[in-house]
Amino acid sequence: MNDKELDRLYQKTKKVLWESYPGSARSLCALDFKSAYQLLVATILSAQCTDQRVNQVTPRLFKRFPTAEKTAKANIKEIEEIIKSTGFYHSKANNIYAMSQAVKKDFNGEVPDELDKLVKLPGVGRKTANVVLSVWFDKPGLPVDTHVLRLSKRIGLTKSIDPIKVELELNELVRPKDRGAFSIKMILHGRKVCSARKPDCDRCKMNKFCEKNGVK
DNA sequence: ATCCCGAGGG
DNA sequence: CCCTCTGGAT
Repeated sequence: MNDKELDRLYQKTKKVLWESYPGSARSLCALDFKSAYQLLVATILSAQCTDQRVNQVTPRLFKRFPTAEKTAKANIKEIEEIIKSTGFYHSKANNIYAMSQAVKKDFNGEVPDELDKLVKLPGVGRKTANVVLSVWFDKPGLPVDTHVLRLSKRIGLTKSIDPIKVELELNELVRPKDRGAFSIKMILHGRKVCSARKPDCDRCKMNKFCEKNGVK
């Protein structure tokens, strides 16, 4: 497929996504948060976990540790206990603690709004950094998670497996201002229709042009 | 058994 | 590239 065909495929995909899931990246984000810091923590917690479960533990977590400064003085065991049900709780607790200390020390307690600074924080990878950039700061950022990866491959927007490569390839197709919204709309479609185990191709509005239609 | 808005390390 | 970390839902 050449660049022109690929762009046409993207435009069709985009049309379905924007019609099916109207709204901004911010309005479509299901995580509960009141600050960049809280969004950062909620996104760290969302690894291999549903947003619903994250929202179940964050009220207690943010009441006890609302800011980087407060968390930097936390007892890691207490964080672990609160977030346990989100899974990977030991490493997540360590990361949230270390990240908070770094934010306090290196950024004066304020979560940075640049990708290269965000990814240097402990426990913050490209996906998490792009979520914070696009959802909180309204800056170009295209989070590539398991859903974006799976759908991009199925639809035919990429052949790569490496999420960073996929992110860079998608950046060529998606205009900067649409990147965050594109990602969250793909995620919603991945959850509701194009699920990992049993994709509902019959009900999918992309089934006319999706490369993997009917393949699974 | 397989998947959920991953990151870090080997 | 691979592996590990973890609990909950289906």
